[in-house]
Amino acid sequence: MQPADYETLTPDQAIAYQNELRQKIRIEPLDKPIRIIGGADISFNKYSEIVYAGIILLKYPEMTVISHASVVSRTSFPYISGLLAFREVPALLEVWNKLDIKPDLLVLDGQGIAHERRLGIATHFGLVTDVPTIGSAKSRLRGKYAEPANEVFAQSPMYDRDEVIGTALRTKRNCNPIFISPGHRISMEQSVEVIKNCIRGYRIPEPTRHAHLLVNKVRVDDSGKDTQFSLF
DNA sequence: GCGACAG
DNA sequence: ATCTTGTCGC
Repeated sequence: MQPADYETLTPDQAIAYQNELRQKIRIEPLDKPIRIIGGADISFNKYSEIVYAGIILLKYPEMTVISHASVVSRTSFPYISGLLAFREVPALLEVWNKLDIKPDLLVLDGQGIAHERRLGIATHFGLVTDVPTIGSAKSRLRGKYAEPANEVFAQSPMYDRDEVIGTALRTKRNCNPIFISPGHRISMEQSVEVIKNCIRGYRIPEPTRHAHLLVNKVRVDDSGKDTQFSLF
């Protein structure tokens, strides 16, 4: 199955594919140090099949932006909770292939293994590219957890039955926690450690925060390209 | 049956 | 996610 063919899948087939991919997930320590970390995100206009995907590259742990890439693509796969990867991975893969340099690790906006079948978008993308990934979500999809104390970096494990699938991490005082989970080829502990090193005063870690700003700018610029002519 | 439900 | 201004709180 190729990402380019995802749009031909029915929800049931997508779920069957996730159960297949599930066997290949590797939650283990990183095999090399991180020099460059990437952040990926997608943006789109409501009701449109056009999607703007982007990836930002930053030096780690300095968090200084090195470069970025973006692409305008399209998808017909709808947003279905639990099947987000089938809608966003194809476009993200296009940007990934445009990258002149590949990061040592990629942070995605969404879950890693904190998913009903352990196949959040970060895990899915990591498996497809064979690159270490971390899922950093703004809200919970799966797992029970105790509210972390109102202190920066207070954390609390997320449980699915008796299994720890993620960590609720408070990255800023008086702000809701974010939900971290390893995607592929990294451990739970390292995932949290890396994200903590990516916090610079905002609730969202730098990789994903910059990626979000990037794709939004690309979308707004592209959406207004028709109007610019009438201005002359 | 009812509530939950990444982006 | 996106649509959108002001506004309450630290």
